[in-house]
Amino acid sequence: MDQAAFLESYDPAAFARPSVAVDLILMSVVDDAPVVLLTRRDQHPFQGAWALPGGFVGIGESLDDAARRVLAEKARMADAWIEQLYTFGAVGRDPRMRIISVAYFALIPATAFAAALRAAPELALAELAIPWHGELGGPVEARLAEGEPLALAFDHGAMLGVAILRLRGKLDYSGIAFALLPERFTLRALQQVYEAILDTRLNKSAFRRRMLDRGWLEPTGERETGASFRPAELYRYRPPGEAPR
Amino acid sequence: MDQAAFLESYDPAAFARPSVAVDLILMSVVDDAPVVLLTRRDQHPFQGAWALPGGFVGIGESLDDAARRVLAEKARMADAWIEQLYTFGAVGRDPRMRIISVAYFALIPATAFAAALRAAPELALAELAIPWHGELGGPVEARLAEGEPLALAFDHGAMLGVAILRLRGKLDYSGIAFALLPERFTLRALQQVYEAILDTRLNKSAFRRRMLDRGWLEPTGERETGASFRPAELYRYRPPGEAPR
DNA sequence: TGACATATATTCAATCTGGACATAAGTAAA
DNA sequence: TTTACTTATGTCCAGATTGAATATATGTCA
Repeated sequence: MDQAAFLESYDPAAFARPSVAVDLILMSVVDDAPVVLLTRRDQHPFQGAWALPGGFVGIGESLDDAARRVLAEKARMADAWIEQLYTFGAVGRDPRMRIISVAYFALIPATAFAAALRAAPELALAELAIPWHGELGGPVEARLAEGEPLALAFDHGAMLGVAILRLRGKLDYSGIAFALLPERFTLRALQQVYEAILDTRLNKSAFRRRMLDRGWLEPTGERETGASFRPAELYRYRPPGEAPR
Repeated sequence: MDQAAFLESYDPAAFARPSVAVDLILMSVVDDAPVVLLTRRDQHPFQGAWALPGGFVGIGESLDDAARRVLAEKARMADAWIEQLYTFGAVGRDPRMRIISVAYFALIPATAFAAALRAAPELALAELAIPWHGELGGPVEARLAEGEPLALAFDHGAMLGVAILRLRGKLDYSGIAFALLPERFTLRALQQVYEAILDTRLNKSAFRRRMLDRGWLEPTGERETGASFRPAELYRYRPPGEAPR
């Protein structure tokens, strides 16, 4: 029997199957720092530790649908920029049983993030501390308001690391930064998102030049209010393909 | 019962679970074109169509281990640059049952690729035709030696698209190109790999300058043989962190 | 020995980037 | 009302990077 025939006759129902879950990295940038929403576990394993919100994937539900369902159930949010990150499948990652988890991130503007935090009291905001630079990679720590690092359940620290890596990698050539900003924003706010995610300071005039030359930004003609200094122009994101007005 | 408590009491064993598989994109660059290895299906569904080699993930086997096992079983190869790509989980992607598939790619130098092709007669070499430019994305076609596009089984055309996208995205800032070259290679060979993957012509002097300035290449002092023109220096890849001799 | 093809080095102009500077336009304090 | 302060916005320039042309080097082959 050759391999193709073997594969055909192989009945996966006869073998034990892993469970499949999705875990959601609900991420935003608040006060110049990347933040995520976590829940505290009140049962073993990892009792008392902090975990990403997640859920099992239904047998008739796609992975993307499962991620959106968790977003709606856990963060009470109808929509967000959602993107599949990576699938974690080490054998012992959950001590109870074999669970393969597909990590997604959901990028949320700071205003919507605060609303989710009010609507879902079991969620806590944690600031991320990234102990490496650039695209080196590795696990990431989370802390509540400048306190000690939180204990993270399962491999969720590694999931956060992959999320930061992906974010840094895609930041400059995709529209990902705009998913973290309100519909209208200043160039300063955009630069602050870049600096929070990359954890570096950027040259101001080179940044504006590059952003404006790129052609993704449409000036609205309006200006910010409330600042005690010269108010800046508000811009809107126009994705690459869309025609100018 | 709050959500955390619900999650704890939820018994996934009581619910139907999907099967989990890995599919392998065995990729190389041969004669200035990206190529993959495919198998012809002799059973329904997609009888007669071409599929990526794959296999189910064992209950006690990590995803990476499953990918390496498929590499050994299907391509008879002990090692290769292996990287997880994306997880495909649409409900109807396999008409027989719910199968979630984790796609991996394995990058293989052209010489080892030819050896795998000889050792595994059920595999066929297919050239990729990418009907989009840059990082636009979308499905990709495969063809045998300049013929008509092959019918691809399941969502394997989309998997190939994701592989090309990832390859293009990581090409210039990671050492991924060197996984497609033998241990010693000329700058011309390196540029040909770049041009095949990106599907563009690159400026020759700018390319050499950039590659040499990067500091990843170590001249071996040897030169290529067999060319009917001035032989070029052979270089070796020295990954970023490693000290110079 | 000379034609040929590519390697390698050098040079120059165009473009991009980092950074300094000047002026503009708000609020808040004097 | 005036002045101090802070950030926005536009201009300019020097240094770095990139694209492209050119000259010379070095192998094979007719």
